[in-house]
Amino acid sequence: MAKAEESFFDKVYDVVRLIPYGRVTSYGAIAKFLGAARSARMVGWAMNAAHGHDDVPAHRVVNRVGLLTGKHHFEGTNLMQQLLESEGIKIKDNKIVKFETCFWDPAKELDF
DNA sequence: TCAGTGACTGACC
DNA sequence: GGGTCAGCCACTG
Repeated sequence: MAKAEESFFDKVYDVVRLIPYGRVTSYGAIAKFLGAARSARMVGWAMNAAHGHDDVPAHRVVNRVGLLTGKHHFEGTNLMQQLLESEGIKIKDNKIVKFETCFWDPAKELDF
């Protein structure tokens, strides 16, 4: 039902939806943006629940080194990689090429 | 209620 | 320079 405050998960989804095309971010960046940098695991856990949200591009969320740690949770073996490559992001050895260039920091881009 | 798990990160050795 | 350990919070059994 309608809640006055959004849950931690909903906040994560909101940030993930704000990720622009061809960009990626890290769990820690989202966690830090939400004020819970030490709860990066919660972001990953939220992504697990994000499967029920088609509007949440969870494939744009990777770990701090640009490694597709969550690809194993996607259907298929390289669905996550294909989705990223479809956006112009190159993947090599399950890792994002030029991750620093494609990296999108919500706390920075949103100038919070 | 307690304990285990998890798509991470930072610090320590 | 690379591997290991602990912390963090939420959900499930």
